[in-house]
Order: sequence, then C-alpha cells, then structure tokens
Amino acid sequence: MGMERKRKVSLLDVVDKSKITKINSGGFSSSVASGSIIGGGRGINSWTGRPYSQRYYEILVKRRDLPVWHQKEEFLQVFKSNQTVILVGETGSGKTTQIPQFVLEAIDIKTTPNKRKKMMVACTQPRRVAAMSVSRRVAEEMDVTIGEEVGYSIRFEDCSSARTVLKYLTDGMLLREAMTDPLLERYEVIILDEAHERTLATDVLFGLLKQVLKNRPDLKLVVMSATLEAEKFQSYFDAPLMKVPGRLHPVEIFYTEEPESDYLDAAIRTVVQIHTRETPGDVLVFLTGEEEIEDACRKITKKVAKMGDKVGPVKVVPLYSSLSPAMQQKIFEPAPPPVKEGGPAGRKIVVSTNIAETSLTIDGIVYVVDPGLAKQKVYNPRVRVESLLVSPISKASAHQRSGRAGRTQPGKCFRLYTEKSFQNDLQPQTYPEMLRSNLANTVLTLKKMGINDLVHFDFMDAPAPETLMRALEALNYLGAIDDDGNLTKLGEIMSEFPLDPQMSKMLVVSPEFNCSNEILSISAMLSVPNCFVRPREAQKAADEAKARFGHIDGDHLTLLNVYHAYKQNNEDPLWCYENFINQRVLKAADNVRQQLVRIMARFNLRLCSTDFNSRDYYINIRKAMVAGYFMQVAHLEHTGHYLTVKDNQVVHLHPSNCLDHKPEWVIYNEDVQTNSNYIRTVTYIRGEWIIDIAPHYYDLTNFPLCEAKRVLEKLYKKREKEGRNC
DNA sequence: GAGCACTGC
Repeated sequence: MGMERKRKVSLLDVVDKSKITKINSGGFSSSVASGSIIGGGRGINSWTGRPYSQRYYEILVKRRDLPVWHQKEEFLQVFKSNQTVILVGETGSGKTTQIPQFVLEAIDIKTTPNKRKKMMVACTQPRRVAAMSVSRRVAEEMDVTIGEEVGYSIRFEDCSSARTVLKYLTDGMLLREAMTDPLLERYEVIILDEAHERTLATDVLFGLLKQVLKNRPDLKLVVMSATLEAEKFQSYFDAPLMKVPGRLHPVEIFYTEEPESDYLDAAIRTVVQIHTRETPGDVLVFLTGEEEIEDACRKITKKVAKMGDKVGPVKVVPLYSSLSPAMQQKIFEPAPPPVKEGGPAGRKIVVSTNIAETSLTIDGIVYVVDPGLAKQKVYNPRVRVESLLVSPISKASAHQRSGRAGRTQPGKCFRLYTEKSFQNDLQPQTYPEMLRSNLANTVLTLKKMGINDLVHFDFMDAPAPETLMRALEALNYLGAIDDDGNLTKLGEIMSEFPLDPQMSKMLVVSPEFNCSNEILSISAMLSVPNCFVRPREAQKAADEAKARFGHIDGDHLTLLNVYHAYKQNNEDPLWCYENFINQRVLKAADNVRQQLVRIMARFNLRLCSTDFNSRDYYINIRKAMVAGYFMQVAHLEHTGHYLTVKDNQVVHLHPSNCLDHKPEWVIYNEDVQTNSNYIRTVTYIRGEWIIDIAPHYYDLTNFPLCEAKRVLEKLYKKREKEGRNC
C-alpha cells in the first residue's frame, strides 16, 4: 500500500468493527501529515483507550477481504450457541489470525476466579515460530503492543502480561500449563489450531479438553483444521462443523504413467524438464534427507550447466532443518536474471525436506515435484525403538505439497507416482504421532494431571495397548509410578522436567552421585541437535577437531568436554568456528541447561560436582547415567557383536562414537535403525554398576537366557561373597 | 566406518 492513504471519512467514530464498510477509493495524497484526521475524530480502540491508528484501518481493509470474514456472522452465531465448534478452513482462509479476534468480540473478558487476572483466549500452534509470528501480526491488526493485550508463550519465552487477553502458544506449552492448572481456569475460550496435524500434544489436549468441558460449562472450545477429516473431529467432540473456503490458485496435477523405480533420478529429470519446457516460475522439489538433497542439488546444477545457454540459469538451493538460518534464507532470494538480455529466464529450484510442507512457506513457487516419500517416525513397542523410515506420504500430505505451487499464481504439481497408486496406496491421513511414538513421557504427563485410567482415556485414536503397557512398565522400573500405577513422589518431580523420563530420572538422582552439575550439562547437550559441524570441504579437519574433544570412556563424556571447553572459551563464536562446533546448538544447550537448573532449584535438588582431580569424577557421572538409562544397555558377546539387554537385538556401535575399544558393557542414548541397527552416543559402564544401581531391572529370575545373563549371574555371586566377607 | 523428517515441553 506504500504511502497511499485510504479515505476514512465513513470510518470515523465507528467503534463496532463489524459495521465498518470497506473503502476502495484512492484516498488522499501522502502530503497529509501522518496520523492526521480528516473530518473529525477516530474510533477508539476499546483495548487501549487510544484512537485507532492509520495502519489499523489500512490492515482492516485487507482483513475484510479474507474468506473467513464473509462467514463472520455465521461463525459468531454457531460459536454463541455451542460449547464446541469445529472449523475447517484451508490455507489462505485467514482463520488463524481472524477467528481469535472474532471470539474476543463475542465474549466479555471476565476476571479469573482469583479476581486478579483477566481470563484469556488461547490459540495453540504446533510450532514456535508460528505462535510468535501470528501473534505479532494479530497485535498489529488489533492496534496493540505485542506482549500487552495480545501475546505469545513458547518455551524459553513468555511474551504476555496481566493485560493479555489473547495468547498464542505452542500446543506443548498449553499441555504444560494443564499440569499445574488441570481445569485451565485462566481461559475462557481455547482454540486448537492446525488440529489436522495431530501432534502428540494436540491429541492429548483433545482428550483432556473433552473432560474439562464437562466440568467447566463456561469454557468454550474451537477446533480448527485444514482438512475434511474434520468430520472425525465432529463426531469425536459431538459439535457442529463449519467450513470456510481457502484461497489458493488452481494447481494442475500430473501423475506418471508407470511407477518410477528410482525416485531420485526421476525427480532430477523432472526438474530439468520443467526448466527446459515450462514457462518461468520457481520449482520446489520434495526429497527425504540431507545427504540426498545435497546430492540432488549438485546433479541438477551439473545437468543444467551442461545444457549451455539454450536454457536459462538456475539457482539450486537446498533446504532442511539443520541448515544454518543464513543458508535457509537463500530460499527467499529471487531467481537469477537471464544471462543476457532477452535470453531464457532464470529459475530458482528449492530442494527440500518436509520442512517446506508445513513449517516454511516460499512464495513464488509455481511448480512442485513430489516423489511421494518422506522420512517418518515409526515406533516398535516390542523392542521399544523409535526409528526413521522412508515411507509413502498420505493423500493429505500430497495435497498440502501440491498446494505449495498455487500461492501466488496458478501452478503445476508433478507427482512421481501413478494416479492409481495415489488412489489405492496412499493413506488418507498421516498417522497421528500418538500412534508412532514411545509414550513413556506422555503417560507420565497424563498421570501428573490425575488421569490414572489410561486404558479408558478418551483418545481420538487410542494407542496400541502394548505401547501403553510398555510406557507404564518403563515408568515403573524408573520408580515414577508404583506397582498400582500411581504416581510416586519421584515421578511427580520427574514430570516437571521437559525431558524423557530416563533423562529426568538421571537428573533427579544425580545429586546422590555428587555430579548434578555435569549431568545437567550432559542432559542439555543430549537435548539439542548434533553440535559437531562437518563441512564437505573440510571433513578431515572436522574429524580431527572432534577427536580433540574425545573422551575414551564415551560419547556422553565427549559432549561434556565440548560444553566445558565452550564455557572456558567464553562462548566465543570464533572458537566454535575454529573447532567445528555449531555455536547455535551450544547456545541452545546453554538455554536448556538454565531451564533445567531452575527446575532443580524449585525442588531443592542440590547442584554439586565431584572434585575434578578425584578418580571418581567420571565414575560418578557414569553411575548417575546408569541410574536413568539402565534399560538402554548393550553387552558385547563373544561373537564380537553387541546385544541389547533383555530385548536381545543385535546392534552396532555407531561409527561416530569415540571409544577406543569395544567395552563389555555400554549404555546408549538412542537406537538408530538405518542400513544397520546402530546405537548412538555410547558410554562404557561396568556390569557391577547395573546390578548395584538397578537390581530390580536386572532381576535374573525373569531374564532371557543369553551371555549377558551368565555374566551377571557371576557378578551377583561375587557380590554375595563380598557381602559374606564384610 | 555412517548419517540427521519435523515439531514440542
């Protein structure tokens, strides 16, 4: 809109926003002093008591163009006469920014039962960036300061105040709030946005809110979703459904005639074909992982270069989460200009993981290439392993991907599979995360919220009984719940940590091993992505740098070394660069550590360290690790392979490990199933420690027959003898 | 001797 001013005469003195009529005329010249008013006073913003700004009216005009505005009255009517409403609106309907504002208009903000704070409207988002950016936008639309009437709350950052009446927050954050405020009494209306994504937190909130609504007739719920699976929501919540059209340009879909045997090759060919045959417009290609993406980028660049100046220049940009923000910014750069004036147009080609499906939006994309695959988390409760598998996406995902071609103009989507395969092979929806995860942490959270009967908890999609059983069993071994399934004092403290139960356990008991400072650092390092940078052009130097941090007893201790070195070097970015350490990651770890320290303090858990020169310094740390991770132990068999204890799965040390030998017993942080079955982040421990620290788990009376069992039997006998000698 | 979809507390 630039400096152009809108005629505001008919807007003046209007407070009821719904009655404002749209003004389309060209308006006044920009020589009018900014903020000056023609023809009288302005409407007063009832939130701030100040007159609305120029900008408010400018945005209002655009807001009124959004599809949801055409159904505002309809929405308000349904909202007023029902406790729960389901709203389906596709991309571009404006639901995320407008519905919460409609809701604010429809209710009187009351004070909370304790009379000191106002009650609020909450709107959840699955991602932090969305919560932040949407709330900023809405604050602007409502002409208030962010953090005052409109705010957001995400991990590490609460940007809200006593004045806040509308708060955007991550679904995980609302779940955390429910732990201390089970009836969510500070809210008058809760809006669950992007419900179709079925994140773990949103799914738990579904079940929880269904109960809360029964106990709080004054609470209202709005569930917003982008897909028609909303009918499932409708019957689950027994609520009316309202549909709002989206606003996207048409996207033409193409399928292959025959199935493609090599999707990577097919994707590259398709991109090159688009570049040579189609009209100008940027391309977005979906692939599955970092290595594949880098590989594809090189191949595309090479192929196009070979074609010479018959075709326009291309800018090929990779996109995945572990890329630095600076590199991620490249996706927003414009396509290159023609090599010479009048020559063939340039094109930007973004090669991306799933991150471009939901988390990042790139305008200007006209062509989408979709091989129909993604790395997805799967969970096997039998061996308690979560792993990433390349698997077919759902129809809903394919739809979302194709929509990325129609944001700014009509587009085309090339699906590298047959139409028949789309119809017959793809699941309608992505499996909810709840059904693909280890639920130990979720079960602990539910227990903390007083939900004891998990089998009869009203999940929208109930997890497999075996998954729930495995979770309960693990929590019981950790001492978080007793044999009757009730939360213990220890479990209550554990539930307060934003960590997996094994890690919370390790942290809570670490003062007993006189090493909580070190366990805090290790936990923080394990909670962030890999901190080691390994650029293709300097792999050897990077490996050497990493080796300098190496600790012969294991990767956990190597991580501790890195953290200590980072602090000793005053968090210096140059030091990080020279040592191939990702500074962003270390900063994040420091942030996590501070949060964990605050929680430790809340429960009077002692911060302590063993004397660094004592021979027990590292031994104590490793023992504390055993206290949390005794269920993730592997034993070296005579064959030279490791077997996981009890589950008896053959596993290999991940080649990234820094041990200088193969110890008989190791503890590991995660199991990664790729080409082979690897255990990653591994530390050497002693067999004696596991029977001393976790005898209940290492009770040999119900232990599968294996080499480890025989070794442990001997260790128990040795302990017995020692006992007699004492 | 290999890899890290993406979120979230």
